[in-house]
Amino acid sequence: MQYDHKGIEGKWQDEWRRRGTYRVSNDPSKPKYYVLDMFPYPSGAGLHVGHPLGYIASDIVARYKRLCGFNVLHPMGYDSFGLPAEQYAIQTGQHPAKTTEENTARYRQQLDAIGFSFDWERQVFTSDPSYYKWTQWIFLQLFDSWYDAKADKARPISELIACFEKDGSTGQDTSVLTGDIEEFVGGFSADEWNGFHEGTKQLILGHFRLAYRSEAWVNWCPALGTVLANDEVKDGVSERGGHPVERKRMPQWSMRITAYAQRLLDGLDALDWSDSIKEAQRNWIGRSEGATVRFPLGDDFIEVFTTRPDTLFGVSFITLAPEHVLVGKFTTADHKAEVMAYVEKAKNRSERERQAEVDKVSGVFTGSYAKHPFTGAEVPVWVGDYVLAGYGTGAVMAVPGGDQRDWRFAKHFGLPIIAVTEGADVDKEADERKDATISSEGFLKGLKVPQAITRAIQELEKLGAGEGRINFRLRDAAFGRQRYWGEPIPIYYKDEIPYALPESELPLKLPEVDKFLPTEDGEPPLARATNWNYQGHPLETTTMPGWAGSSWYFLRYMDPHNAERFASPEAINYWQQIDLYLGGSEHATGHLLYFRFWTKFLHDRGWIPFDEPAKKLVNQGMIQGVSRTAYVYKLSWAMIATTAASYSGPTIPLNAAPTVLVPEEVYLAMKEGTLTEQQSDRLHEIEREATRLVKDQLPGHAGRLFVPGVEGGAVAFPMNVDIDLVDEKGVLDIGRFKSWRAENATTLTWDDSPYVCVPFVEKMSKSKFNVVNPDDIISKYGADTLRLYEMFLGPLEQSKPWDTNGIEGTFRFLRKFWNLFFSGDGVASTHGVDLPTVTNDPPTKAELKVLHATLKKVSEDIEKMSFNTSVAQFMIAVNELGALKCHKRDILEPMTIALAPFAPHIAEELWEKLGHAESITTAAWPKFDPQYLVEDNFSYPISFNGKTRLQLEFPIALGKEEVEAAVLANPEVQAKLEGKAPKKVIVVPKRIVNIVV
RNA sequence: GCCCGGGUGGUGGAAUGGUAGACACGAGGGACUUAAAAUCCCUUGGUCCGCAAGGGCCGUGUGGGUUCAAGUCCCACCCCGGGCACCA
Repeated sequence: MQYDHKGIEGKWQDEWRRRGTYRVSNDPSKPKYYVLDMFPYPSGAGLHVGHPLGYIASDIVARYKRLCGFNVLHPMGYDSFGLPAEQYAIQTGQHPAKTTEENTARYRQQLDAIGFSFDWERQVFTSDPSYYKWTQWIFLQLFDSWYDAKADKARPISELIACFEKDGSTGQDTSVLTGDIEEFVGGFSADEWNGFHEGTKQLILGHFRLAYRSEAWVNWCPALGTVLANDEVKDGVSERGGHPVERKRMPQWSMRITAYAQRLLDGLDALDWSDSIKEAQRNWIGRSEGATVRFPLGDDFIEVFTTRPDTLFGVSFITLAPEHVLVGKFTTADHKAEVMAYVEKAKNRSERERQAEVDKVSGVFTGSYAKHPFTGAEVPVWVGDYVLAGYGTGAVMAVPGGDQRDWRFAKHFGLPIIAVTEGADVDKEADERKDATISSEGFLKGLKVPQAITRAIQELEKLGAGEGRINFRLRDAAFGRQRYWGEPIPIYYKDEIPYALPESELPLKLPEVDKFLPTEDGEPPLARATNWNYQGHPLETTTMPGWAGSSWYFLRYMDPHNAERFASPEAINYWQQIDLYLGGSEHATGHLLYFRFWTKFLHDRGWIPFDEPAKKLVNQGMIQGVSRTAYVYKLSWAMIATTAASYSGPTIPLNAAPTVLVPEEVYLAMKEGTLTEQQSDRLHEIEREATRLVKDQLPGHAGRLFVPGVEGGAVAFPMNVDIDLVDEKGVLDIGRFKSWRAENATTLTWDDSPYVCVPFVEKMSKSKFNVVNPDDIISKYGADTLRLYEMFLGPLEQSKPWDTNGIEGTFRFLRKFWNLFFSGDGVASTHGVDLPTVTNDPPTKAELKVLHATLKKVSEDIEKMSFNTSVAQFMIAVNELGALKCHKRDILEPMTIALAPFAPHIAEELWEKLGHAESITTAAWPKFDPQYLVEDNFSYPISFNGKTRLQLEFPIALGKEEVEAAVLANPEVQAKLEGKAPKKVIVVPKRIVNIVV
């Protein structure tokens, strides 16, 4: 009987669905295990072979844990709000809900074909009102909360109001400086508070709420009509769509994640996450200790943050960010025009741009001088775009002697450079050493840096000119989006003051609009909706960002259909944290930080009993594509006579110009200008040939032709060719290449030999024509083979290129495994089932050893998530059992269970054929028994000075001395020693013998 | 510049400080077959000596070091990938 993957896989996928094999109940009688994959965004392109990598790994763990007796939650759903669907909607007029539904249907089909054990009854969509009702509800909880720095947790805003009513306020706690330049809220008494207008009260409360509206610097993208988060902007353009982005200050809903900065940092220590992710989060949070220093200027002052208050005596100027609120005030009349022009230019450049141009120093003097708090010296105030508005106070005290950026600025503008440390050569560069001794004049002179820092802070505090301060790089998260396809924010405005929509009004459903574009006057798309108001009060028109729905979805899976609560306390108490979370490392600082933030918040408010969402996190590596390059020469033979600019003769479009495929060495020679005479001759020959061809197509033209877009002196250029047009060896199918794209319709080759496209590894992407579709693999080899092969490719965490050629190995393995049950010699059948080969004979010692070695290795490897080595072990086992001609039930049955997590379909089929009525998923994981692995003898490698020379077998029971004696007595060893006495003999039992001579 | 990974055959990769290259692909040879497919067997890091059996030397990015023994540990450096960044 042949292994028929198609029949088996189709049968079991249907059967599992019919039986509800993967349905999970919240069963408190069993220990739980929660395995979660990161939420996929259902893109229109469907899955490629890289996507399921993590899902296969998590599915193996889920199935393994289930066999080990755990109640396993392994759900899947979709992060189905998002910009691509909206952009597609704008282009085509189709409702994003429709395309999203189509895309998720396609994803589902592809996922089902791989045979995952997801409980689809728990599937969630972030765009489903029954889901986003609770996203909105959480938003309202955030709006209704403030962060109590003393208790170090979020509390209901009503408790803050009670404090104000009773004791008033002394203003904001300033011991921690967050990334945003927040407006200072002064203190007030209880009487004053009670006398405030409603509007004033709400305004003040807004400074404390965890979800709040304020003026904030945002990345405004005019083309999308929306604001983007920092991590959604790449290289000054929107990550999705590639539109330009500019910095703009506008009213914006924000999340006070900065309140959690320290806890987000501290929490990392206890998490079993990869070091690189933890490190990325630490860098993102960016805690630094230092001091704020106030430099008086007239009746005001400039506050700076510095990590090096020890260098205060080296301050020779102050630089403000162009966006700094005080720039206008401190600029003197005679400098106004120049400063304003500079500010205008600088602040409209993206942050990325400003940071990228390290060499270009720019800045302008304001005309003002601040007073040095220690020396009283006049310190000039400059504006420079190397200072960022969003970090610290948006102003720096410049110490060119101790900071390279300040040094460069000082050099450029001829400002004084004061040496601050002993041994510094400030003519060459700043001295940034943190173990130096301070040398600048003043009371810090002679102190080491750390002592000087402490002393400087003491002096600042004594003078009231500053204080020790902790600064975080982390900024509050922009939460509003000027777009349609997201959760509406449940806020309405009464007299311009935001109020929470009552819970009973949730979900606030996304309204229908005529167009998915911003309105003519720049309002978000929701402003197009009719009756977009609550009891006559206008509703908020921005929507939530992508990360809102994905910040709490792991909780919804626990109780996905609950209409009364986001999830019941029983379900939450049972499932608790995610035991294993799998996903790509690109989410290191976006999703994973917000996800932790919301979890901590929900914990603070008593909704959930834990404050970290995922105990263990594993990042799967990327599966890269292997692209194929052809070197294409588009003829511009006009170049011979003329240049592009001066040519005025007939032209043909680039698309119509013949394509010449040149071999790599010719391409390189063209590029280097090292064409041999032969190659040159051949090139001219082809050019003549191509000219003839084109002239036939364009009758009436005489002489040379010019192809616009191809400059004179053109060389060939590399071009990605669809990997479908190329065979395993890289040979291009010229016929199909010609019909692949119109511009290649006329293609000439260098010679008659097959044209080989050079392979190279890069990201797998539709645009690079290197996508391998899992559906194709499955139809040829089956899902079980695909699953095994993806795991076999290499360590899960590492990136590796996909090479379909290697898949034969895992396919052969499955066939060999199958053939252990069906070798076809017609041996007695068991249980009357169609299993001609399987016998009930008692297994031999050798067979038991193979089985238990495999069980041991595979169990350990799954725990370590080392799946490539477990697949290798299965292959070894099958090869050995094949050699032993083992067809025994007592061996094959446990082997089948062990294989089931990796290749569930074939395992299920064989399990059934072995006579079991229940699914193999209900079996018990076979425990390995060390007694079968005990060896009597060990073959010792005998090495001389560490180099292995021969093998000698001794009983394991033999002691060190006995082994040594036996080794030295051996004639071969004696021969090697040539009569000399060894200096030393090292015997490591069951390992090695090393003879030092 | 900083932080995190990683450099091992033609390829993907394996290796608690203890026989480097498991397993698989590819390649070469053979068996079966009219043939092909499928399957099975053998060889396969480099190099040198030998008719052969067999043996020598080199070999895990580079250079040092620790050790009886180093892919693995330490120091310095080079290269590749990813992340962060005029972060005060």
